[in-house]
Amino acid sequence: MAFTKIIHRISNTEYRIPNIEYRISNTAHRIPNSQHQPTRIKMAEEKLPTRAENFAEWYNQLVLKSELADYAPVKGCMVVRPYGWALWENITAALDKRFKETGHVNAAFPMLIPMSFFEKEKEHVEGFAPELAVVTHGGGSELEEPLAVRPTSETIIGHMYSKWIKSWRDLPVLINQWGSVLRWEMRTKLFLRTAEFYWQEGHTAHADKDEALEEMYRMLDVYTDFAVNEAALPVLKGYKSETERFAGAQITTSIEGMMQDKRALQSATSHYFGTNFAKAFEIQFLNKSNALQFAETTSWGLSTRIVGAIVMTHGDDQGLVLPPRLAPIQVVIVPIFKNDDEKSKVMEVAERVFAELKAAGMRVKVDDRDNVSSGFKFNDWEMRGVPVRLEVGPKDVEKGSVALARRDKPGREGKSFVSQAGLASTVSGLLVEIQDALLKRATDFRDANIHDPKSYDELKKVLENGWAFSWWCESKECEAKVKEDTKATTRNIPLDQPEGHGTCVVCGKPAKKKVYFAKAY
RNA sequence: CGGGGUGUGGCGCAGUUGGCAGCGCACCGCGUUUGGGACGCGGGGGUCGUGGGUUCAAAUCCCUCCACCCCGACCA
Repeated sequence: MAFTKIIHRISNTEYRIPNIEYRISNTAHRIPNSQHQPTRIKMAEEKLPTRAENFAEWYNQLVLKSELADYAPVKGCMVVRPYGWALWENITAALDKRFKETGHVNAAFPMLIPMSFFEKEKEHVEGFAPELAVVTHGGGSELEEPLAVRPTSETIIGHMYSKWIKSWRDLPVLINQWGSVLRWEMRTKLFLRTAEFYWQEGHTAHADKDEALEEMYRMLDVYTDFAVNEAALPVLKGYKSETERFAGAQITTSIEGMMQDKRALQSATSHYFGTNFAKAFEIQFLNKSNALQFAETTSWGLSTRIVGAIVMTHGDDQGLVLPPRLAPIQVVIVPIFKNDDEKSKVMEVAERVFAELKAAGMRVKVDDRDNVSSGFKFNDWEMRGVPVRLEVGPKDVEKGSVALARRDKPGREGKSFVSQAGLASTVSGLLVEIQDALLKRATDFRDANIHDPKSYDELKKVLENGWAFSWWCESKECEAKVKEDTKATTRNIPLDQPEGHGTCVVCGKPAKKKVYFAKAY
């Protein structure tokens, strides 16, 4: 990228900032006595490639055109745009509520970590060394000790916990942090893998193993509950294999989702560290018997990657399809008119409907742009995944009706005409229906694409276009062979296993556990 | 780091005997439009990735460097 081009890009960005007026109606459709301009939204142009044509390109263009995110001038970094951030805020709100309900508190730890901290836990340093970004200079001179930009915070938090934890009375410590981390990545993709990403990382310390394990499972359940009930993502929870485990963990659990291209996406993780980090950072306390003891620690995280999961699970060839519970805008009202006379009548109804839905707690927006046609607006809001579109035209004013279009069923099938009377309950009912329909559709798709191959040859065939749920002897050799032959990896081993045992689909030896194999992001 | 490719207005591109740098979209203004991606007229915007060379003359020919994209080894 030439220097002049960068300048252009930067200055263009600056130029457009005042023009981007993204607002959700929770803040109000019109703010009286404020000097804000009429709502202006950058238009989503052109059509997307279809998912069948080119899934990767469909995803890239969709994320850009729906204005979830844009590329930053630094390779591998993304800018989360207001619409994408509004979605993320709804995600964080739903999770944060659950964290608080399970007894956690939020705090903030520094972004810069002394390099020496990473060397204290052997596996941790081996796992993260290749992805570290390191600060070597500050204030114009070279630093005595280089500082790593955090790729995750186990080390710095371990250091602080050793200062804070002295007695069994100090435990448990249940802290969560919302922030971003940086991992140097070779190949990046918006939301799914960027150098810097936003996330939440919980770090807890406990007096004994059972309590720490309970915490790990509890948070995995929190993620599952969030994914299923808020994001409508039918995730599968289980244990990671030794090779797929977090660097430094004794047990790693995850939730895994199936995208529409049938690749797996790890959507959140929850780890049990035993006393690994406690020993590395000397997190010790006096127990009730006055004996010095190492604490048991856990960590668990969910990142902006979940936005990618939502896009790739629910999106269609028209654009995003957002689950109503997380959608920044749940209902968009499109007024339709030919002249000023019609406009005033239509707008009166539109504003009244807006107020009713808003009062009923829905996130609503009136699209009163007058420089684009209504047909354009339909496509535009479909691109952005708004669950319900409500059209108000002159005919509706006469008949006391509105047109309702549900995003999960494009075209005529999803469109109906309903009375203005009782509209708030009609629409809120429809939002619930859409939420349920998205979960059901994704669950059916997932179940239809998980297979149970009877032989290794069949396994290889199945993994070309789906997942396998197979008996596995848990050896690294068999896992590596599958990866070598098919590029698929073990995703996780379900917590709840079927009865009995079988034979490993790879080597034929006795196997106690069934595992999901899939190609993963 | 290996293999392949591309650099020309914001985006996508055209530009061969070397001779005034163009088109579509987007953007700005005015008017007509608006129930599934409207149209007309008028505008603004580019040291052709960088540095050098050849030439009366370079986006175009030669060399240097740089950046980005795609494919392989690491990863929430």
